Amino acid sequence: MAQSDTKTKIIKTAEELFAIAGFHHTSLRTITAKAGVNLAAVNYHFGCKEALLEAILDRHLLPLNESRRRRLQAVADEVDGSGRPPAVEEVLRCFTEPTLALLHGDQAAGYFRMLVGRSLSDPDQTVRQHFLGRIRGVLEQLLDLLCRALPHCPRESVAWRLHFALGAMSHTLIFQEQGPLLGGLDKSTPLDEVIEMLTDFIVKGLDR
Amino acid sequence: MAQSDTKTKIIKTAEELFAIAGFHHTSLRTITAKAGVNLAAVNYHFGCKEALLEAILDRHLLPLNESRRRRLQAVADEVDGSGRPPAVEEVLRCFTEPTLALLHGDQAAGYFRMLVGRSLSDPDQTVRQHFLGRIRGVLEQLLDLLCRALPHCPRESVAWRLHFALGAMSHTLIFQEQGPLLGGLDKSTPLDEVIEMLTDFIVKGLDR
DNA sequence: GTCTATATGCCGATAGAC
DNA sequence: GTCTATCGGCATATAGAC
Repeated sequence: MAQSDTKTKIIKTAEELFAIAGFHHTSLRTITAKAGVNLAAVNYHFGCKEALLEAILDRHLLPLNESRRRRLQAVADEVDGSGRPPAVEEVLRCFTEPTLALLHGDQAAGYFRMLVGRSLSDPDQTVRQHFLGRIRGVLEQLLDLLCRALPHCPRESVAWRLHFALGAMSHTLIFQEQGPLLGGLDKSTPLDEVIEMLTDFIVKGLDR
Repeated sequence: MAQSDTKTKIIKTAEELFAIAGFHHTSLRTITAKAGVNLAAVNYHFGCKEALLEAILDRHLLPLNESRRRRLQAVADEVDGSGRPPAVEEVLRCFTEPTLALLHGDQAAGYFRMLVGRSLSDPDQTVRQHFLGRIRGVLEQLLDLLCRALPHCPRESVAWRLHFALGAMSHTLIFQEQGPLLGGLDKSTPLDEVIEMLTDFIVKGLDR
């Protein structure tokens, strides 16, 4: 199919460029040139630049969030049954591990992970909204379950800690495929190990 | 002085707009219109848009980093004298508390703090470089001292934890004067309290 | 020093031939 | 479905009058 081929090439190329340089800093001309398709093809297949971003976000974020939602629900059900609060780490992994699964599923998923980190802190509100609108539900679900893991801790405090944790995650995703900030950092550390260290860091911060 | 007045108005206005909407998403036309000065004044006083950003960064970052550097050095000297490793929290506060002092010194400093957070994760590499080039030295100094506070922990691990911590800080600064991500978050929480919670979160993550 | 007017270029989006 | 050509807009930067 010639249509799907062009459409896919545009999506994959845009995913990479948006992730590296950001949405506004990447022009349709750059995307189509690199993808080897015609400039007008973007508007033909997607309507406008913003709709292209939405298509990219949907492609991975919908299944990712569905997976997160299922795992969070499973833990919630378990808690309802046993009456015992879950461990913070168990709850957190419901959210983070599906991202890791994404790593092994698709070769180019690294760019998407960068894009996720970027979207969360994008200077443009519109870009943030497109992303947040697709993830807010899961975040609330995560917060609810974290509160049950920390029953002695006021919801307000848990929310702030989760806020800090999201910052650490976002930052890590952004700089994973890119130059590190600090001299001592080994860029070649496998993502699995980085996420283990990150999880450890966050669990310690969330707990107690 | 008519010159300084115009120059200052441009800097203050640009600081606010860059912080809220990002460097590339803010045009010189928007800045000069809001500042009530002529469009050409920017190029007259600063040369180009990028030099304006550098002037803004320098204005607060130079004294801020000097203050951080002095405090870090004081702790390092103390450790050299006593031979006892410093506490992680003590080291961290050398870095964060000068930012807090900045809060009380200047009315419009809130925008600068947002800009700091934004600069660290800006999609454009040039913007990041301008910022990182001004802070890299202090970060290395901070990392060195953290390693002395965690003598049993390999430098590589400390560096990663500091990396995560910077993400949490950056994220917090960005969203402080802006809508929060989570429903449960109270936007009106005073910055002092937020920073205390953030410090607590980070110290727990860095420690052990 | 400050203004108006403009040079020059890239952007997203579209019209219309094939 | 894919192309070329182009529109209209906004960007940075500057030239030159006052």
